[in-house]
Amino acid sequence: MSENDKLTEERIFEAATDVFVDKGMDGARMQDIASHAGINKALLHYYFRTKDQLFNAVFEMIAGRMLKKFAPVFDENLSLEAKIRFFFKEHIAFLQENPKLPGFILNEISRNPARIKKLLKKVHFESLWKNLYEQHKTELGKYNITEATMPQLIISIVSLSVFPFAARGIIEGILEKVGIDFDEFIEERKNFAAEFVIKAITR
Amino acid sequence: MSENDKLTEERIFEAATDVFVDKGMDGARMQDIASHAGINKALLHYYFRTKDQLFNAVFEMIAGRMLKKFAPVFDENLSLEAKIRFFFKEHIAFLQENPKLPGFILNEISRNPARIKKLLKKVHFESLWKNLYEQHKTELGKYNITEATMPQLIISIVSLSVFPFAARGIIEGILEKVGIDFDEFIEERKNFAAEFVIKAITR
DNA sequence: GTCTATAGAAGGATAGAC
DNA sequence: GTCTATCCTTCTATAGAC
Repeated sequence: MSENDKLTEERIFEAATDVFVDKGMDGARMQDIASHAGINKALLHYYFRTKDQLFNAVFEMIAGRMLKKFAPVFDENLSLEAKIRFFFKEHIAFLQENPKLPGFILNEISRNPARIKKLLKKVHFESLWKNLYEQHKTELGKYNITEATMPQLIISIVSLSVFPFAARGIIEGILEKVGIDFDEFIEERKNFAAEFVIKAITR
Repeated sequence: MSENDKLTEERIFEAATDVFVDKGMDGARMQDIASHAGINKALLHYYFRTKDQLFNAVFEMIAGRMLKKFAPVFDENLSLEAKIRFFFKEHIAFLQENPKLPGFILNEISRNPARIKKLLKKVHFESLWKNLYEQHKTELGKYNITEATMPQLIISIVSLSVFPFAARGIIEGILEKVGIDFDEFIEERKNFAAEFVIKAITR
């Protein structure tokens, strides 16, 4: 199926996704989106009425996709260590495919925190980490991880995976001075982060 | 010294800092900055010519302040463990005072990676972590941290400190559902993150 | 140095023909 | 459904009086 065969609405949506992710809500221009989609501004408004509605459609799709990437990993029937390795491998691989998503989502949410609330209703993080805790209670208990520190642990894990992408501009600049390629660094990170966390919580 | 006694240029600069950090370069409005400073738009242009120049002045000041917060900690004459504890205590305390800086800097750099290069020239990260490695070679060597993995380690440490602030909107939303206050969470984090890293690299 | 007024450009959104 | 033309608002930036 060629670009031209796609439904116009779909083409607009994809163009809008590209431009919004690249420039952010404030920096994006309707003309730019129209050009990317190969149509004119009027047609954007015909399909999505306002810039705000178009942005919301794009944002909900992206944030939903991002959030859904977290949960399933923890449902696998694996040991705690294997889950951690699996998470970093899978999640970083996803971010390698979508390196701009973290910065985009983080920024848009900080500019408008209300956006996240609707989305969070659908994802149940409490039960996610409550389940994780219950399943590995004995292992975790041995190493002083309690249910109360689960949020700290989960957010630490996510930090290690997401932050390098959100801070890519800075990290790339620093690594460049030492002759390390960002992509290499990320590839290494899948293992480094997993072993780092495993050592931190199981020894 | 009252607000009115301050030099106009300084008042403009402070107002611009507030507005830019809050809204970002694209979202900030010259009129908004003028109002915050208690003057009119024309005077902004008189002092800083263009929005771009005003933004650059603000950005360099902020990013410089942020970067400088990293290095000195590692110069202290302390054991490796003590340095790590000291870093998280000091750095998170700084971010508690300036919670919006991470999101602002991360976003503006990703929109314009060239901005960082000028700044990075002044800070020598390689020598920073090379020194750190040399000083604690024996301790680190015992636990499989080599000079080659120092970047992974340093960036992991920074992630654990900075990410919760950059992702505040999301984290606050999640913690809210479990009845945890963000400020409490951050206060706890000074210790949690330090012990987490220490366990990861010394056992 | 500081102000008011306004130029000039760009952006979002709509009207109306096809 | 798609286009051209255009309206209206907002924004950066400048001119010019004081």
